[in-house]
Amino acid sequence: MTVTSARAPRRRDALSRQRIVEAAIELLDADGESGLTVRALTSRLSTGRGAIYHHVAGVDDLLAAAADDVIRAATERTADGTDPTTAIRDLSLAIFDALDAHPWVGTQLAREPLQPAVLRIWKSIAVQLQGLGIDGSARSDAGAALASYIFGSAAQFAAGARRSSDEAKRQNYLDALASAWTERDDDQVVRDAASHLRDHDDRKQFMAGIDIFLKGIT
Amino acid sequence: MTVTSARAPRRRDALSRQRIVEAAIELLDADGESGLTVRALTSRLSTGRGAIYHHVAGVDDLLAAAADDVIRAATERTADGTDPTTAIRDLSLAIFDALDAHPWVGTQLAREPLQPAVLRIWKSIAVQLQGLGIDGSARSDAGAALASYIFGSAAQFAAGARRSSDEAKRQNYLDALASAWTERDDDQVVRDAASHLRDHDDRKQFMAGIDIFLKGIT
DNA sequence: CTCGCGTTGGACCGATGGTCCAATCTGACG
DNA sequence: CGTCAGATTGGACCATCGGTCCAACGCGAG
Repeated sequence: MTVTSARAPRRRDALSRQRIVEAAIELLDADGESGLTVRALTSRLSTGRGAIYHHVAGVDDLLAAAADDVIRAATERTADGTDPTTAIRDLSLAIFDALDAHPWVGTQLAREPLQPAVLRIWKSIAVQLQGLGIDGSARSDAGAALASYIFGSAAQFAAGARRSSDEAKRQNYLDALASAWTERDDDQVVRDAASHLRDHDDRKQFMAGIDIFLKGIT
Repeated sequence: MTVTSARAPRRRDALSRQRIVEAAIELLDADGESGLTVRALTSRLSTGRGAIYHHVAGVDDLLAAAADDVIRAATERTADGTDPTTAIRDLSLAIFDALDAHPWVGTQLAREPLQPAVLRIWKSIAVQLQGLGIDGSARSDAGAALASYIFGSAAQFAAGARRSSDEAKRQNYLDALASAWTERDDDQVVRDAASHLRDHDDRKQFMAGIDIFLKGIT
């Protein structure tokens, strides 16, 4: 038997799925994936756990919804009217920047193909490929390839961005990565790759990949 | 105060990092990522938690080591002597098959660029690109692109393979995915993609992507 | 005014990863 | 052959997590 004395008064500003998703994004941006816990949410929204589960299926659902929010914002920015190739490059850049600002999205995208954020990216790409006159299974192959490339890059860059709040830390991270690699395998090829790692630019490299792809489908 | 009565006798067959990694792979293959818990390991190896932490830094370390084990086996199979293009295709296929057999590796690869398995893949690609006469930053761009594509595909296909122990389940999954997509966004482009989803072949699609990249590189 | 039902708060449960330390064994050395 | 220090092992312990459950609450329809 539990004696509940003086229960806290009911909140006046109604909870909603959207409010919860926004709070989740703030938590994720602040502390990364591990920062999103139902407990942290209850504290930030000053409510109880039941209230949250009433609006949201669980943590996985919430992560997917948060990622979708970010990706929606990124893909909506794309201007139409431009030619498909530039549109694809713009779209890719917009996604890259969104992932750079919210590193946890990268990891999340690579985890579950059923989620809305993935569909959103898929569709934006497919529309442009259609504009390029690519159809049938060629379109689905090209779309899948481009999407996979974006997801893979996302996950890799995310790990870097997570650690690079400022430029000095970023350099430290790249140096550590480079020496970890050469230390583990001191091959000429590895040393070569490591040396390029030190002064490489994620954004440029990402776009170089997009261009390779675009060249491959035309 | 703890009264320890009749402690279990010490094991005769020594524990080792390798033995633990092997047990971890078995657990992962059987129950997926969530199946790998320190407790499950202690039970399977009939030991205590301390013994495991003595050989292994933690669950993350173990996951990375397990993935490296699988990737090592896959990349070692690659025959040399063939021309770089076929070598890249062979290598990609070997990795794909390994991921198909151990779906959890796909998710793991997309999570952390410092891990040995990633370096291994990177290096195998870089060696072949060198053979193609690609050097300098072009090589690092191409290598990064190809590796990212592989990681992204890995994660996406992994989610499918996880659910497709047999062909019927696999079809169910694809159907569910297709209708989830069209239900959420009934656009012509989406319907089109969904229809190709139903009878698509992961392996073929993956190789189609590799070929697009190869074409873009040369 | 009242009363049903959509909300809400929080106690509770089982499980996890990691730490810690005492008990145990092994092999080197006297 | 004895002994003892260091490597190895077992498991109690802790904080924390996701998810379930239910009693209390109050808004709005009647």
